[in-house]
Amino acid sequence: MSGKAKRDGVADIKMSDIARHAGVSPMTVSRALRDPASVSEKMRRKVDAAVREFSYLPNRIAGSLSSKRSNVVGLIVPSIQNSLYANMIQAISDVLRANGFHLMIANSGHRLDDEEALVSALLAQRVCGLVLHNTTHNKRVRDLVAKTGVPVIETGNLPAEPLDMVVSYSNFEAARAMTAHLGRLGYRKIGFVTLPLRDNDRSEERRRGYFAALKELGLPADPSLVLEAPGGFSEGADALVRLIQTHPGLDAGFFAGDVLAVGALFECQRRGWAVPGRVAIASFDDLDLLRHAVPAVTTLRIPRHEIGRRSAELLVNRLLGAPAERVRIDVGFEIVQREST
Amino acid sequence: MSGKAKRDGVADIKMSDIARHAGVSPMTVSRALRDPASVSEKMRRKVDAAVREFSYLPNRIAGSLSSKRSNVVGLIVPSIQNSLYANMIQAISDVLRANGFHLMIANSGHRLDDEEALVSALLAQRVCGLVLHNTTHNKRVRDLVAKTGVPVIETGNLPAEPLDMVVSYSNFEAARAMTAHLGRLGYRKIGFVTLPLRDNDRSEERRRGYFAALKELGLPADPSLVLEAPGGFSEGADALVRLIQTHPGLDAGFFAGDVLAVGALFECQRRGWAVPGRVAIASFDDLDLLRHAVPAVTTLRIPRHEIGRRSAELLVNRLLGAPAERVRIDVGFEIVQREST
DNA sequence: CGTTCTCTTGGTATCGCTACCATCGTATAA
DNA sequence: TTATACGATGGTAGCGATACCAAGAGAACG
Repeated sequence: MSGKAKRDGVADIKMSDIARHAGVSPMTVSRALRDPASVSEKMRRKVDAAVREFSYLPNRIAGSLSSKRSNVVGLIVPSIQNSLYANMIQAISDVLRANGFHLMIANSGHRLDDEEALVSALLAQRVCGLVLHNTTHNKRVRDLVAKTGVPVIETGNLPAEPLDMVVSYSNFEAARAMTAHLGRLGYRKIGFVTLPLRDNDRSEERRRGYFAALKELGLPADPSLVLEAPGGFSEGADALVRLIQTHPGLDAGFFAGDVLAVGALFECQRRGWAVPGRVAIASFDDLDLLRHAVPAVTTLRIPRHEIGRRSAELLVNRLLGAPAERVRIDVGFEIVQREST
Repeated sequence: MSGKAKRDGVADIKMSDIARHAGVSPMTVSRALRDPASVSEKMRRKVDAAVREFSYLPNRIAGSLSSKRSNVVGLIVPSIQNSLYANMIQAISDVLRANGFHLMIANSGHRLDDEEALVSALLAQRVCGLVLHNTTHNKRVRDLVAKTGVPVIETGNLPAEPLDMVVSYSNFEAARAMTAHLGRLGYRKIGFVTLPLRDNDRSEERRRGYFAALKELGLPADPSLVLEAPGGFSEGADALVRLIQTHPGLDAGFFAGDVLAVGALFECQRRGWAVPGRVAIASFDDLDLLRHAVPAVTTLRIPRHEIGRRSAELLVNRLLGAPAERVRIDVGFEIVQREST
């Protein structure tokens, strides 16, 4: 653990030095810095002058220890390398920063044990709040969260038993709605391509939604119409080709994740399959790319940015004194019908 | 600043409690946790038992204050919402984590003053190292870095006067190489679309590279062939259309940034312009998307992941005791010739 | 058998800041 | 004018760990 990350004393000025040079007490410096209104104009000037003279940077580590208060929020996402999360992270980061908080980011790689290790590590750093893009957790994670009482936001799905606060949409409802939408448009043989289901309640929910819609549409639930694929362009392309080989009558493909749909679309362009003439393509998540592709791709708009913003806002409110109550925000979703279906 | 992020004493166990329950001294607990080999088997067992019994999480804030050592690295990127940075962040995060460090991320939005505020804030948090995706800085940033002596990695460009360590490629050389490549392929009227030049040495360098190559090719340097556009699909599309309107003879477009090329490619698909028949398209940065688009897009492969990895490795080595020497790593780039040119 | 050395263990003094309470001066009320 | 209150300042004691040094227990040595 940890290295010899020594920040040696080069010009290591502390508050008492500033106090001495300003001719005031350390407490006055502390106050002048944290709550300027609480000291007199005269004192403030003296302190400010000394602070500037030495470019003094208060040591927040010491501050946090002393006040038992931290201004760092921990965030765990399954993968940083994904523009969906990036949208959310940006929003979180912006809100936190506007309120004087910082963000510590880690990625779990979709592994629950890694999530546990990261939660422990972040709690050891005494983060003042956590955002988890995941709603199924280890027992130890649940225990730690309960025991420490850190405010937590869960995101990415609407769990039955949240740890604390939740901001998300329903993967089940979203997938069901899109499948139903395809049915309404007249498609009858709808393939479903999902991200890996293992340890991923979100994928699982989406698949359930797909089947639920088929049932409502009175269409047969054929498991061979469902393919599991890691995210990626090639994987989407492969999946579509395989589906069409096994089901020549396939008239639509619903790609529930990560650029799979675009991969499939490109494959159609390469093979000269008309979209939606030969096969319709629908996607999940409103990547910019989908709107600009030719043809533009029908998709589900998930308000990722809003999820991030509201998560951070809830957290900040709680940290600023709002009562600790379980909050469950469903930000919903929206079907965006475009040219590909 | 900072909120009432009080982590109240709920089950707040400290090292001395563990020590008491284990029947050893606090120092022994500390040692057993940080360097198990330094205590006897018997002690280690007692400590481990007590630690597990109470699910004790050492307080790293206190540890950092006491040891004057931190295990958090700060990272400032222009924007989190960009898969290029995401690749790098992922790599940094992985390397750091493998070595017991954590990552604090902030985004400057390409504003130097924001960068300054963030550097100050991160240094106040006493990060043990900094990674800046930017090579032009405020005076205050330069002063702070010099004064505190934090190890710093700069990335995104190869500056003439680095703050400390640099891991990057040359934007100038990359843009020049691609322009020369287009010339070699026989294109004679090459448009250049760049990201905003303001406060962005990277864009500036790329433009210089473009002009340098034109000169070498013996082609006229026509400023009206250069367009500035914020990143984005539509912006790329617009830029191409404008270029072709003003220069009907345009035979190639070099899009030096962020999905601009793909936007242009889609526009060609919409308008039925053959690529590269009517106009060739070249891009900067090897997004996955470019490889899978139809036609696949010629581009510059910048090893973003490697940049992140090596940055983090350099930082970790330094933190683990490597001598503080200026390092300048040019990771290079590669031209990837595909169907679009 | 005493001495020296090594290996473990423990005590104590910080680390740099903030909470809390005491103090002092002055404004307000009586 | 004296009593009361309030706002501004300062002193002191931690926050929870680690650094550093001292001390005790064996092992190895002559």
